[in-house]
Amino acid sequence: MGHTHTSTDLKLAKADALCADRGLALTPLRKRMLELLLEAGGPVKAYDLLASLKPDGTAQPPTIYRALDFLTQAGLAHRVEALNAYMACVHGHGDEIAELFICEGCGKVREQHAPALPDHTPEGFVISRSVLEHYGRCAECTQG
Amino acid sequence: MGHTHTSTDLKLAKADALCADRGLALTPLRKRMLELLLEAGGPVKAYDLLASLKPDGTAQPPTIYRALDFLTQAGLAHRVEALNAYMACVHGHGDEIAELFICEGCGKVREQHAPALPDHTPEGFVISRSVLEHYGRCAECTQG
DNA sequence: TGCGCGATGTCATATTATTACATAACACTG
DNA sequence: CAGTGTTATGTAATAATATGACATCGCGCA
Repeated sequence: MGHTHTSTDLKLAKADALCADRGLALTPLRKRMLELLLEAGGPVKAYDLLASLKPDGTAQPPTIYRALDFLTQAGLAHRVEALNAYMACVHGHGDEIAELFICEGCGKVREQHAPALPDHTPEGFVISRSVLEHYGRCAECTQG
Repeated sequence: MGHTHTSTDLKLAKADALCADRGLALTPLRKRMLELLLEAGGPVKAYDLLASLKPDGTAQPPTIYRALDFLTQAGLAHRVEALNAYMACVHGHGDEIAELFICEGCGKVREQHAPALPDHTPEGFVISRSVLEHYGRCAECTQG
């Protein structure tokens, strides 16, 4: 063991660095939340996170919602709108936007980058945030 | 008067026709819900619809959620995921997908069609539903 | 030390949505 | 017409998701 966490640890270290760079405080709580998201490896519901955080049930909703706000603002996590769920963001988007392909069979999410400007943005419309989510079945889950 | 409703009436008639074509039952309740959405002219919250439907407060949530399910399935309405809201669909999409540009200033939504297949769909991924929502400010609301 | 400020803890409540079961409406079959 | 299946609607309860408001803590700094 130790091995199973290597990739998570790596990503946490990257997150640390990114926050340091930008003057953001990746506090123990926030880091722990990110760790939970990374370990899950996919979308997680807020209240499930809450339960993981304090299995005894003593943690309150604002605790996670605040941490999730921070992580999403910092670009370290995404909210999956149509699932009411949250997932760690592995990429670190620059000016680009996350485009999610969510398999309804296995639950796995593939994340890609989309260009910041869609093809047919209305004249004069200034985009501040985009939600791009595709639901369906991945290659493995379409067999049969 | 009479005039203000013409466009709504027209769209309701179109919806009638579309449902008839496809063997779907656009019942009075469902039609009324669509009418409310059309009159709103933009995204509406489920519980606001509920209140409009029966201002005396006697309508129960399942009433609207069922009607909204029907309308969205029939392609007569969209759910705006990141707003938890619903809006009438004016287009009638064929194989194409709705792409929404939502102004956070005035609340107006511009609906366009996007191609059914995004540029970089993962190999073998079969899309059944896409959520494409862009938040920002429309031309009018960026002045000043 | 004392103050300011961001982060967290805690309680209460708001908002959004579903489950489960009862009733009604209506078509079909015998 | 009675009986039966099917779809739509009514109704009560509750689940799931999210926010507001205020207290407290910890830490940097005047």
